[in-house]
Amino acid sequence: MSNKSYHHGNLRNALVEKGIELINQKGSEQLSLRKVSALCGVSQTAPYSHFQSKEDLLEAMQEYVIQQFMEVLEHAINSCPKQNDPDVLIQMGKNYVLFFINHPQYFQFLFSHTNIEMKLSLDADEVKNFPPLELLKTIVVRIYGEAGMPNEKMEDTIISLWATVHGLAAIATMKNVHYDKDWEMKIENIIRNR
Amino acid sequence: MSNKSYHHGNLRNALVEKGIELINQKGSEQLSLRKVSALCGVSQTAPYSHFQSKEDLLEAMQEYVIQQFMEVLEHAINSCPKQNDPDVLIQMGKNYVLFFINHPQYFQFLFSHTNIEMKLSLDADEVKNFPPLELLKTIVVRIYGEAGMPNEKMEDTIISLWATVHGLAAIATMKNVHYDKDWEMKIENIIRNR
DNA sequence: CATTTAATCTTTACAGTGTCAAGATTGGAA
DNA sequence: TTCCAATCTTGACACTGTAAAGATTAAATG
Repeated sequence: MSNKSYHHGNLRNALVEKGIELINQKGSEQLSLRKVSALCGVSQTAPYSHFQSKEDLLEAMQEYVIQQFMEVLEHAINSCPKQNDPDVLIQMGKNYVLFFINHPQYFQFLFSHTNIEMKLSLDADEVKNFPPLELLKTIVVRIYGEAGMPNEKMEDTIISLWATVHGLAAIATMKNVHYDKDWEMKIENIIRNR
Repeated sequence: MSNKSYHHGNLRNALVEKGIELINQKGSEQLSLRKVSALCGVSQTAPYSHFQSKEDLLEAMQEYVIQQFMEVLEHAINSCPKQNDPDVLIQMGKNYVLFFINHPQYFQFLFSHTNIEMKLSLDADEVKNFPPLELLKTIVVRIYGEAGMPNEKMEDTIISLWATVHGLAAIATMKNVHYDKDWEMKIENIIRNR
């Protein structure tokens, strides 16, 4: 609690937040345990009381970022007047891409060290999954499942949409990408005409 | 030339090739200058006679991989009976994804450290570009340009196709992705119905 | 052929990294 | 009040990229 005590009091959260700050500023390659420790005013090995490795801290940071990501996606969904309209998917996809355009460092960070289990098929939830993908599956089933679309076709829809927006995010966050038109409308058109 | 001489004789190429071997086996995060040097039977700092930094070696390795990549793409194109048929794009896209499925470590390696300049718009070639994207642009112009499609629509086609196949490659090369169906046909369907 | 030169490689060294082992501090339970 | 378990520090180790200085040798020069 106090500023100069031996015990930090909230180190676990501080490490996660300062780590994310560092990534936003310098990129994920510049992140080191010792830098994050220094930012928290704590010794090099202090993180090992809360995380058993650097990888472990990175996973906690990823969960934090994914939570922000999920809020953006859910906000896009909830802003749609009709919840079972295909336009929900468009808005969701648009915000998928915009999230990474607004936080360019997050894309590399999330999808390079990630060990998150991914199960593309709709059945079999025994695997701990990537929450945004889970959400996408839910929405697709909500929109097309009740309309009688067969599972296999829904799976294709999921992968197709996911691949498009994920690819757009990858391209948009590449270093030195020059694209001078207004992205937002362009993205929407591409997703819509997918 | 000789095996035990002070001078290696072909160190530059050896570093590139052993480095790529290392990436294929252990992944790009496990690559270090010292390991590559050891694999070439040479001291830690020997690479600095041929590359001015680790990043510089990585760029040379990337060029090497991109060359292999280009051969796969060009082979797909040349295998098509009609060169101005839209099916050329489908085959090219399919091989784009399959290349990274066959070399899972290459995706992270190529697109995480890369500093390659990317210019999405069709005009203005003043920027040194990403060769596969250049090729895609050429093919799209060949197929649709002569048919009178406006530039802006061609650009949308390029980004849309690129995003789809790039996203598919990203997803397919994620760790722990479980997808038990036959990818090859699925990929083709998704690209075709894009 | 002899000699110089420039390219190539080695040795040594240093700061930065993740992480282990041992010990210091301290808040809260007994 | 005492004790303990959680938390943090100090010190050390192997590994990393790379700078500086010197050794070796292929190739150019005379």
